[in-house]
Amino acid sequence: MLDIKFIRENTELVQDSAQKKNKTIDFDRLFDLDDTRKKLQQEIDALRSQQNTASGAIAQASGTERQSMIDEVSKIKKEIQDLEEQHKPVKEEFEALIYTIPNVIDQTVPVGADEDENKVIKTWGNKPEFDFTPQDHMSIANNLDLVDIEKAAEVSGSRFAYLKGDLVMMQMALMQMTFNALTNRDVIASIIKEQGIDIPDTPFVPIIPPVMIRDEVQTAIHRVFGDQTYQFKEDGLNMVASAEHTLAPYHMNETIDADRLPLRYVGYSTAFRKEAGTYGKDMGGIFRTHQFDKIELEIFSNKETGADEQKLMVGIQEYLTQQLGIHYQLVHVCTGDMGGPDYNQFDIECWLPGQDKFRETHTSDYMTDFQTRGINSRYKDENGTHYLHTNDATAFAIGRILIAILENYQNADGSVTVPDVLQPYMGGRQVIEKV
RNA sequence: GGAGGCGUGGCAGAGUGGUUGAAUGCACCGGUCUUGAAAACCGGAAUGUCGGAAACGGCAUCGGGGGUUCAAAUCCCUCCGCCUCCGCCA
Repeated sequence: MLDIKFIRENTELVQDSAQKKNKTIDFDRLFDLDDTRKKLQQEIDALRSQQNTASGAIAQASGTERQSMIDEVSKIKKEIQDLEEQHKPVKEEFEALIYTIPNVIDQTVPVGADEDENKVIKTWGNKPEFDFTPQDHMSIANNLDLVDIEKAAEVSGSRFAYLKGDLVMMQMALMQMTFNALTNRDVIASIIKEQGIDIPDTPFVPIIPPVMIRDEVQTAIHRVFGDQTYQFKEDGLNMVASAEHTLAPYHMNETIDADRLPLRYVGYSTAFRKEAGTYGKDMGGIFRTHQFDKIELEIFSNKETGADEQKLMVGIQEYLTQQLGIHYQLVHVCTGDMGGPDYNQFDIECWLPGQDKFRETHTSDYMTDFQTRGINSRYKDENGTHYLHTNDATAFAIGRILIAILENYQNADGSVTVPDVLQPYMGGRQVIEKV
């Protein structure tokens, strides 16, 4: 959430950002609630002050005088209770409303209504040339017996899959390759250099986070997607839709010394999404499933380096995708397509020959201190205490990158060449062939 | 799943209903002493929030939430976490 003081001092900016993100906010109502909330709180505090003073005096008194003093304080107590009853709903409405206000945006963000207005800012590599008609990932996978959708549908329903055989080995290889790279200081240092930025070369700490998250925490980090989330209502728990959901609150209620920053994590977890409202969209194969595995990056930094940390994130995404040799475009996400908590967002879209299109495989979100205000994650430097800035980014959404590999590395005979960089992690295997 | 114990400031650790926002020690910051350092001695220092230009003041905070009471770190309920034992289990 944004700071109410910031909203008051920069109302136009906040309003403008919200509008560009296609959100309408009732600022008058917000300020009204804030005024009322504060006024009631001040009255309550004043009465409490009286009550505390009076109670202190009672300790010294005795006899009938004592009893009359107690009666007096009881009256104050009743007044406080009345005010608190008025205060509670005001506070609740205020908090609900302030949580709906999206983050402000970086000046460079392209303004646009929806994803069609995202801006391609870079293209890497070339479309692979085929002397045959390239197949989509499901045809390839079926032929090589790498995915079983039918059985998954029988067992679990639509939008689930069994991954099998060498595709499983390839997932593990991707994980190995990614974790090895991101825990290597030299790799981080070279990406930082490549990006032309000046931040520490701190390697990423591998993490396997929980895949369930409590209601309150999910709300606090702005990751409530309503009917997109699998919920266990009676337990107050939710399945995460990304490792980011449980990585972002990893430092909740902590104040970290600035010299420990940045804190960089690479997490691996399964993600769960209901995909409500996407009926008929991307139905074939494993492009859009209820359950998929993902390697996710999360960085906690100070305010000054937050934007550069995002450059590092994007640099890592490019590095990893380039390692696989897959043609991609880097996209600056426009206001209408970016997330509410985002200050700046970039996507990477990989070329999928089977679909003859670029499709989103990575995203990188810079949230400034929007998330950490709710979970109270702070850092302390010589100027005082501030909320941490967070960046999260996809290292690999495994399902989608497997698709990209299958489609880009397919051969005329239906086999798939294993990208060089993965071969050492697959026992030196060079080709996935029909058995 | 059953039985019991515990959760206090950066750390350790007092405190079981009334000047306790919290003793004491360590660590930390400033000063005295010293050529310098150490030691010793003196002093300072929690966080959030509201009001205030500031000085300062109010309120809240002893795992979280709720309750009893004029008054709660202290009593009660509940949730969370940690520890010990039993059971079950990958």
